[in-house]
Amino acid sequence: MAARVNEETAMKAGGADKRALILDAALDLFRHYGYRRTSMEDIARAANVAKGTLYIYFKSKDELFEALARQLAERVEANLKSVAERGLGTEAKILALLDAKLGFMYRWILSSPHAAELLDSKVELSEDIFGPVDKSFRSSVARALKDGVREGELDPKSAGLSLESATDTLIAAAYGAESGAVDEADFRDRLARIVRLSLRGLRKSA
Amino acid sequence: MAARVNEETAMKAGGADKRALILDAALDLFRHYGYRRTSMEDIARAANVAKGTLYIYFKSKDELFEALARQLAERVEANLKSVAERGLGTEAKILALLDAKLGFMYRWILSSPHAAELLDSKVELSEDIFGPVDKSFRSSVARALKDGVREGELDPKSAGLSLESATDTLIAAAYGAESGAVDEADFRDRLARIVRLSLRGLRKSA
Amino acid sequence: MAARVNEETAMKAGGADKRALILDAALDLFRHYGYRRTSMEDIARAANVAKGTLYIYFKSKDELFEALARQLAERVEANLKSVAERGLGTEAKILALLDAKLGFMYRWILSSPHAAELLDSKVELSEDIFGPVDKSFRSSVARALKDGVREGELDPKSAGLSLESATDTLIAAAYGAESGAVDEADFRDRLARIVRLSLRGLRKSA
Amino acid sequence: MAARVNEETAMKAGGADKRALILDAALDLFRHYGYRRTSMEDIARAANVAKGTLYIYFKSKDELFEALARQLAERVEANLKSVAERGLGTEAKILALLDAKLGFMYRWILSSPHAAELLDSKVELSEDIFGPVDKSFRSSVARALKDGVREGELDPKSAGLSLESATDTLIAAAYGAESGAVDEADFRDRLARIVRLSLRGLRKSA
DNA sequence: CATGAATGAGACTTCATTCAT
DNA sequence: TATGAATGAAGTCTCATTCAT
Repeated sequence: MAARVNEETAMKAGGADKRALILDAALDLFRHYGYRRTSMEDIARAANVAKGTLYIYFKSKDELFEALARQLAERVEANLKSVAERGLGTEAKILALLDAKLGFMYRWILSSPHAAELLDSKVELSEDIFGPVDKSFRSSVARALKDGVREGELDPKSAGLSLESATDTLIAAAYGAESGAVDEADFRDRLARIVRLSLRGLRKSA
Repeated sequence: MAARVNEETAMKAGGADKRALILDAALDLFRHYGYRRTSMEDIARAANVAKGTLYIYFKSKDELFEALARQLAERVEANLKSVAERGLGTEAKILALLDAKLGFMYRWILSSPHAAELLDSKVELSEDIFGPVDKSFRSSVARALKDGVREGELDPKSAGLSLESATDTLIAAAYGAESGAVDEADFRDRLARIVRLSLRGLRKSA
Repeated sequence: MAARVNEETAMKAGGADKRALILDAALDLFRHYGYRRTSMEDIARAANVAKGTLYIYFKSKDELFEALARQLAERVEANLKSVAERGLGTEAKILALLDAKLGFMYRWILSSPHAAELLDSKVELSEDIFGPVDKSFRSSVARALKDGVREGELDPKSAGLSLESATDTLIAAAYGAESGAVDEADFRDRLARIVRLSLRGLRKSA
Repeated sequence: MAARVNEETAMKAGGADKRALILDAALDLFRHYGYRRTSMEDIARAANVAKGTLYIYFKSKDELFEALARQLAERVEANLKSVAERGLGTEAKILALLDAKLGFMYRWILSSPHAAELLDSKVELSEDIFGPVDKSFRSSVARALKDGVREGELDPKSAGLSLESATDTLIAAAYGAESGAVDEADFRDRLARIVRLSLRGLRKSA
């Protein structure tokens, strides 16, 4: 009976958005085993569908991956917008922006033992998909820094950096938070410390 | 007879360190095409040996890669030692240490379009090989920071960080220099700016 | 209700002879792309029906092809009958008979770049379906030759052939008209020349 | 013992010209089952090699087929040359030329139940490979007819045909010999009769 | 040691056919 | 009847690894 209900639930879910089911299964496997070591057969099995079914929803393995990347990019974009809308102080806003992008990616991809390969798999592809997100991300951070300067809190010049340069340096440093993080909490700690240190470096000198 | 001499010459030139020849060819190909897209056939051709010969020097493709990693680790280790021996000021020494590790890796691996995959290929493996190097690298940086504190130049406490924590944060931030670097010069610029900014953040507050 | 009416209209228009629609679409695709390169999906799309619908009218792809062949055979049979009924001279009648069979097939199949594969697809099948047609075709040609002999126009004996043998030889030679024809006009020219030459060869020697 | 010898023989043969072994096996299978119904696995099994071995000698299934076609074309070309060198009378020479091309192809390909598909498989390809052969074949036949005219034996004009046209018609008619032939002897009979009839049609009228 | 032909598991993809709706 | 999502067998091709010479 319960089984019957479950079956029906599965059926309803499977019929409607089997696509999402496949993407979930694929992300999971890609994260655990990497792109190339995950076969379409594996994905099909994990998603409880036949191999051929994958090709109804995605033209090829590459396109499946692309769809995954696109999904990720969309969520990051949404996160960034939501952060921008909240009224936050300079450091808090910058931290939130960095977390909106890096933290999200960390949770989805980077925490995987095969993150590197995933990101590497299709560099050109990633450029297309993540390029726009990166652009809007960078301009959000730049705006936040500018606000900090306007409010007299920050002064890149005294550190010998232009606003542009300061933005890039801050973002670059933040990327480092992923380097040796063991879990998400660790990642957040690292990110927070890097931001604190960097912003401290950007403060007006006495 | 003449043939015999030629053979011996060949042996001395290529036979003795054919291993090195193979490693060179492999690194080159891995950097250009990635681990999985480089076949043993490719490596053999590039090293001017037969496919079977590769298996005389390396038990498998994975072991060949491991040997490459080990070679890299040894050179980084040597670099670090040489930096420690030079008498440098705090910021200069820290920058030199970071460059000794990150810069060297950048030149060898990260500048490749397939860096990610290379590093990913064998994470566990990397742990074994790069773990010791990382440890000595970290302690070198920590010592340099400690020196800076002793000389009154730096004060992690005023940034709310312990010496340990400051070391980790600095290193993490430095890793970010690789994130979007387009070439080695760009990488060095990024690294220098990150270090400057971070050390500025670690200065004694007025 | 209105929907109901529409449905019925659709049924009258497409439902009644959806079978014919499918056959038309299939022949078109087979001619252009060949049997194996035409998928059931392609046929369904071209016929504006769902894939499953094909299997309501035809048990399998092979049976669909068989139905096509049967249709073709019926039309050839009809053509032959109509030629026999017309009162034509020997050469004209023979040419008309050959055109009724070969010309018709040329227009339908052989002019396709994938004729060979189509004819090959089911040789055994073709035997069943085209066997009777071939038989009646051959006897029509034989009768025409016989008439020519009776009228003193032809004399297979002087060419060293029996009537039977002459019939077979003539038909075989005519088949050659298809060999390198580039279009229907070319085919007809070839056929006419072959017939003229062959009948000339069957004339009474002086 | 005998087995042992056979094995060694096989080994010697296999090492030297496994390529030929594969081609033989492939031709055999293609003739019996057609191009598309013959899998690379089938060919490998028939040639007693592993699947991968096929790809050492041929880049793809298509290239394997192309090699087969090329081999065939070469042999036909050689046959034509050998016929031209023999001093034969008009009819005998023409028959020999037609047999050198059509007969040879018949033995190799056309006698197969899947001849049509084989020839169809790669029409463009065949054009490249058989085009030159066809050209030299046609010019040989044309020359033979011309000789017949010079010797006063033939007179295409009286049949309303130019030499060119007569050549094409003769060749086309000859192609028809393949149409319903059941075996090689039958094919030769048909060809002989078609040639006799056609040449009779080209004779000088009294 | 060196060679390179041979192997065969395994990857991606297609498509005729089925079946619940 | 009609639909079209789902199936899964089968096909082509790659490549790390072995082994007889």
